[in-house]
Formats: sequence, structure tokens, C-alpha cells
Amino acid sequence: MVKGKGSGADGEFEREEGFSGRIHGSIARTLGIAIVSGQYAPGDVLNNEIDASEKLHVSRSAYREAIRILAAKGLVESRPKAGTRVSPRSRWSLLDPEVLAWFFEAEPSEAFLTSLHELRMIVEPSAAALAAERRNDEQLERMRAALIQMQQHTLATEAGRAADRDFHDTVLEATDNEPLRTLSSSIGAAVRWTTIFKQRDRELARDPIPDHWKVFDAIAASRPDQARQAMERLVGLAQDDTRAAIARRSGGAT
Amino acid sequence: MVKGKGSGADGEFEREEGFSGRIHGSIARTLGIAIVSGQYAPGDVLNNEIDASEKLHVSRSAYREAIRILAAKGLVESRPKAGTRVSPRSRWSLLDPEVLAWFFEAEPSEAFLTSLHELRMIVEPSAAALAAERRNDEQLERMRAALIQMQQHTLATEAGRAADRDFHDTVLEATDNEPLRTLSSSIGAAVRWTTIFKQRDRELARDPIPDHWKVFDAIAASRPDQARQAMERLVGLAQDDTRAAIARRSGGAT
DNA sequence: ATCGCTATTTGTCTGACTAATTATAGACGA
DNA sequence: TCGTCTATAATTAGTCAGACAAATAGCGAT
Repeated sequence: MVKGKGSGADGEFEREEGFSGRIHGSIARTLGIAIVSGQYAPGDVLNNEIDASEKLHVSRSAYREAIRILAAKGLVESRPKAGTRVSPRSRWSLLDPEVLAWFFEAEPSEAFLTSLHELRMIVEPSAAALAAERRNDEQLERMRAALIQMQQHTLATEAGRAADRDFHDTVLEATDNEPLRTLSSSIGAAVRWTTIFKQRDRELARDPIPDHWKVFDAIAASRPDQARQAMERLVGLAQDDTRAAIARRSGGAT
Repeated sequence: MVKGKGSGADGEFEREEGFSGRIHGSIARTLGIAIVSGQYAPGDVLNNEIDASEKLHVSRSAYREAIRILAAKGLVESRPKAGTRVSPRSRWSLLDPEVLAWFFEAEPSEAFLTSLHELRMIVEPSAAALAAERRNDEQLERMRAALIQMQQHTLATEAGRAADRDFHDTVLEATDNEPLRTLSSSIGAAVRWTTIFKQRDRELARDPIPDHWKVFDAIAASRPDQARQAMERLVGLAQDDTRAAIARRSGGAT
């Protein structure tokens, strides 16, 4: 039993792929996914630090740092003698980028997708309205550039999807409201998965680019109400498409 | 230099009061407040772990766990050789309950209060509408109970303010949308500070209880649009009052 | 039913070693 | 001579190990 990590070509190992660089991060990720995917239920008590760290072939301190990360995100809570237990879902930081990523790591439930869309539906139209009032020229340029990129690459490519996210992200930024901007990660996640689902159906139901331009035009023209309506339409259609894709997936095969 | 903590009646000490029980939590709190209050600016590099932990009279491992917490909330980022530096504000988890608490620990800026109110203005009316559609009887009862409590204790007491928060919290819960519910801590923070500011002016500008009942009635009657409008009015008035109180505070004395 | 004890578990400390990465100085080529 | 690329060194976070402290849940005695 040498020192260094021991990650060699031995026999058994666990977390392996999808490493997060640092070991505590990767452990946090592994446990985080296990928790949000329901492998551990709220109320469940994790193994004690000694056993758990041993089982994962890491030092106790590395394991503890991972637990601190999860605790900071509200996923677990630990107390002496009581152990570390999974917190009730209501305490989870569902809008945290990492937590969200962990959710999507294991095929999020339909209900979760739906609620994320609902959030978009609430936040984005108002955000667009604020953006129409407050955007500066530089932000407007970035939105335009994003849409052009999106047009060139199409949503079938990662570059195109990134441009899509950039657009929505910039709208949030243009609201000049920091807490609102924080939601961009969640919105971004919803956007990404909307697109992925739509892409699974070969025929992408509708070309969303004209709808994006309408939002852009309203923001460019500094017309809040118009921007709100355009965004409402855009998000609503995305929601419909996702719903349809999901229905087709679970309902009947091709 | 004995072992145990050394928190005795010695000479100098730092973090002291406001302890969070566990030491790593209290360090995280101390640093967290220092960061959100601007004592450390984004981009600033913290002392290396050895020096920092020494200066705080804690072990390196405890200090490191604190840093993991801050990193999990997006406040800092650390890399070997580069050190631990404060992340750009855009990465901060502004809606995290603890981060929010740290903000309010050091008199939040007017701009921050405003943006939080803006968020309320966006989220709560829609939430009320959803709640009107989806609330169950138990939740409705909790809302009613909260308002009665609020009426009895008035907003001058902590019990009354807690009831106020309970009401808004239950509305969020009744939306049956988990990500939305996550925002309750942020909303709650805004609610709490609205009230505190209003209370500073002796004459509380307006009795908000009737407005609360209007929201309740609409939710009870399952009328989404009515609930949305009532909540819009309620939050709008709160916003006005807070603005007025702030203006009076910074503008001219009594 | 209450109180006090004990065993378990997290929390903290120490100190050493590892690994990553920046920065520096040097070699090489334009 | 200047610029660029490359090995090397120095710094810092990351990991590990094992011991001890503190808190508390659960149990047994009263």
C-alpha cells in the first residue's frame, strides 16, 4: 500500500470517470448525483466518515471537504453522534449551478423539467422587459452577435446551443439586477435541455430563430411590453415543444 | 500553547461572537461577510492557507473546510500556486440563504435591496397566481393562521414578522414548484428588511394586513388573476414604503 | 418519567508529503 | 538585438495519516 493516490491499474475503484480535477470535488459530485437522483433519500444517514472515506479510497479530510461542499449546498447536514444525513428536498439549493448539473447528470424527471420551464415562464418575460429599459449598446451588440452565431451554426451544433444560451444570458445580464442574473444558470440549464429534447426528435418542430429576433428587436427598440410578450411567446413555444418531445418519448416509441 | 481551541480569556482573538457552532462554519461566515461587504474585492487573493489559518488561530484543515464552503457558494476559487481568490460577483450564489444572511449582516446597499424587491415583484405575483390554482386546504389553513398571527402580534414584534414570512413562504410552497420554493429564503430576506426599514420610521406608513387578506381571499377563491393583482399591489406598496424609508434615512434627518 | 452516563460520531489539530501551476531564467532562433 | 519558446525552480493548494477533543443520541439506572 504505497502513498500516492493509488489510482493505478489495480483491481477495483469507484468514482473514476467524470473527475472534477480535485478529489474532494469529485467525491462531492459522486455523492451529489447519488443524492439528487434519489439513491439516497432525504433522512437517510450516510456511512460514518471513517468507513465512507475508506470505501472510496480517499483520506478522511478529503471526504470531509466533500461533505462540506454538499452541506453548503443544502444537500446534507451533519452533527456529532447523529452522523451525516440527507436534508429534506426543501433545503436543497436547486438553483445552484452544480446541483443543477448533478440533476441533469442522471436524466432529470419530467416534473423537474416542467417546474424549471415554469420558472423560465415567470422570470424571462419580465427580464426581457427590464432589459428593454436598461440594456446598453454593448449588451445589445452581444445579443445580436449571439443570434447571428445561432443562425449560422444552428441548434444542431454545440456552438449554436452555446450561442442560444449566450443570448438568454445576456438578456438576464441586461436587467442590471444581480440576483436575477444568478438565475441564468438555471435558465441556461432549462434552455439546454429543451434543445436537447427537441433535437432527439429528428424534425425540430419549429425554427425558434425568428422568435428570438422578435425579442431582440423589442429590446433594441426599448419597448418593454413588446419584449415581454415576445419572450412570453418564445418561452411558451419552447415549453410546448419540450412537452411534446417528452410525451413522444414516454408515450409511444417511434 | 495548549491544544484545545484556546478560546479562553487570553489577549487577542478575532472571529469571536456570532459563532456558528462549528469552527469551519464560523470562519466561513467571517470570510463570507468580509467578501460580500467588499472588504475583499473580486480578484483579490487571500493569504495562503498556512498564514491565514495561523492568523485566525485555527488549524489548516478547519480553514480549508471553510474555504470549501465559500467555494461551493461561488464566492472564491482556489488553484495551486495561484492561491485562493475572490470570484467575480456574477458567480456568487446571491440567492443562497447563508450568503444572503451575510449580506444583511453588514447593512446591505440600497441597490441590493432594490434589486431584491424587483425580484419579489417579478416572482411573487406569478407565484400567487399559481398558488391560487394549486394550493391544498392544509396550505390555505396555514396561510390563514399566519395572517391571524400577524394581526395579533403586529409587525412590531418578531412573532408578527415571522408570521408575515410564514405567509409568503406558504404561498411559494403552494405553487408546487420546487425551484420556485427555493427562492423563499431570498424573498423572506427582502420581506424581513422591508419591515425593519419601515419600522425604523416610527409611523408605519400603511397597515399592510388588509392587502394580505386580499391576496389570501383570491387564493382561497382559486382566482389566479385576482391573486396576481392583489400580490402585485401588496409587493408594490412594500417597495414604495421601503424606498421612502431609505430616502428619509439617507436624505435628511428627522 | 427523569437524570446521568457512555459510546459513537463528527470536529479539530498537527505535520508531513504530493501535485499542479505559475513564474523565472535560460537557450535558441529570427 | 529582440522575441519566443523551453526547461527549471519555487510556491501554493491538495492529499494523506493518525491522534485527540467535543458534542450528543441513546441507553440504563434511579
